[in-house]
Amino acid sequence: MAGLGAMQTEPGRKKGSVVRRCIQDQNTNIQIYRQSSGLGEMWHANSEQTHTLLFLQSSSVEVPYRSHESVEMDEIMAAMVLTSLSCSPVIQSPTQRDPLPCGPVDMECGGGELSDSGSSGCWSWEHGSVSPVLSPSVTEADSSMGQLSDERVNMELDLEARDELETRRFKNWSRGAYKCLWPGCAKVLTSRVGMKRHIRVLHLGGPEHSHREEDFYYTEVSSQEEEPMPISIPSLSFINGPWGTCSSAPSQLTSRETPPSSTTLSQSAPSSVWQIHKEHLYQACVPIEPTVSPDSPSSCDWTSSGLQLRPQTSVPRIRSVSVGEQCLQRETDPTRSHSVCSSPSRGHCANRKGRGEAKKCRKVYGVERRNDWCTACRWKKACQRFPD
DNA sequence: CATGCCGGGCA
DNA sequence: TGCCCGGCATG
Repeated sequence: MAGLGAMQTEPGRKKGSVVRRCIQDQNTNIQIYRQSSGLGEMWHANSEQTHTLLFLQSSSVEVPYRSHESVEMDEIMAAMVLTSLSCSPVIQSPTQRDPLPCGPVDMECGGGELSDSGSSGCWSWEHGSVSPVLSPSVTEADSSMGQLSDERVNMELDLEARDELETRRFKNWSRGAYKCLWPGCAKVLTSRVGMKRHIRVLHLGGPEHSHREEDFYYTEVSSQEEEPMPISIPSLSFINGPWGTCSSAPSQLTSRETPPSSTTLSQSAPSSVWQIHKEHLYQACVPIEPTVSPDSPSSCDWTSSGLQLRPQTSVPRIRSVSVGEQCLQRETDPTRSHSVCSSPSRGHCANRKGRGEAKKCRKVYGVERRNDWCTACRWKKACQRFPD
């Protein structure tokens, strides 16, 4: 699914509502839709000129829920079709998104609240804690992790491997080369301008989209040994993609309290990043970039944002980053997004952790020896020395 | 009530 | 950005 742009709304869970899923390849103008409001669906293929439309349309019978399996199946099938139809999958451009990506009720997600104040964002990350609030789609994906997840993983690995091959192919590139990080592209150009143009024209859908966004999609290939690996390739999984995170239908199957799989989080997190989470992590982390558009209330926990980092672009930004940026990037990585997008300003509500068993500085040293406390404790922040 | 720590204010 | 603290949640 690398580079497979997809935007989707929740499967038909709402009575009588028409839910649409759209997986679109911008380059080849291929769109796969599934439209359903209930029972079974059909693939609907429609092609006109350069456009190929695949529709999944269902009869309009009211069925409250559809099994996760069927939903996943559709997505997988769609992905396969797309993959086979297009050798250079591209993520759709912002302007081509489905006009009704999220239901009005998504307000609840409070996208604007993505921004975390100061270092608090990082704090909440400590100890692998995860935000309790799940974005609907993520929840769905998690809950259906069963059998299909394996297939999905395989697909991802497959594409990852392919991407790696591509990457390796250019490893011998000399200094000053710029490699396109667009999923499935891996084009290498020697001029930055050329690369930008390449990205703008080929991937972003034309010059009109050139708001410096190109920077996100290429990296400089400086030397052989330190070729930056495209981070978060798995994030391109259209299933966990940002398009599905915060902007899903309101009526959820799963409760928002469902804890995200922490294992996923810890396993996928780059070790280097986690190493930062030592005593002064809160000083190392960069707060989430609050670029959430005010009119996209969905929130969640972007879920991290990223999720919703840029509602306009459903593409996880990949870009060569500095160490400092890794933190940010991690948060913007959709695959982990569900752990980030807590809505901080929503009172203390949900993401307040229960008190852990571990003794904290306060207990260990006592108030008298406050100077011995870790910095965090002194600041009344989550203890770094004795994490839960 | 003690503790943990979020969120916000201040310099 | 570092630091501090009010105030809330939890046990």
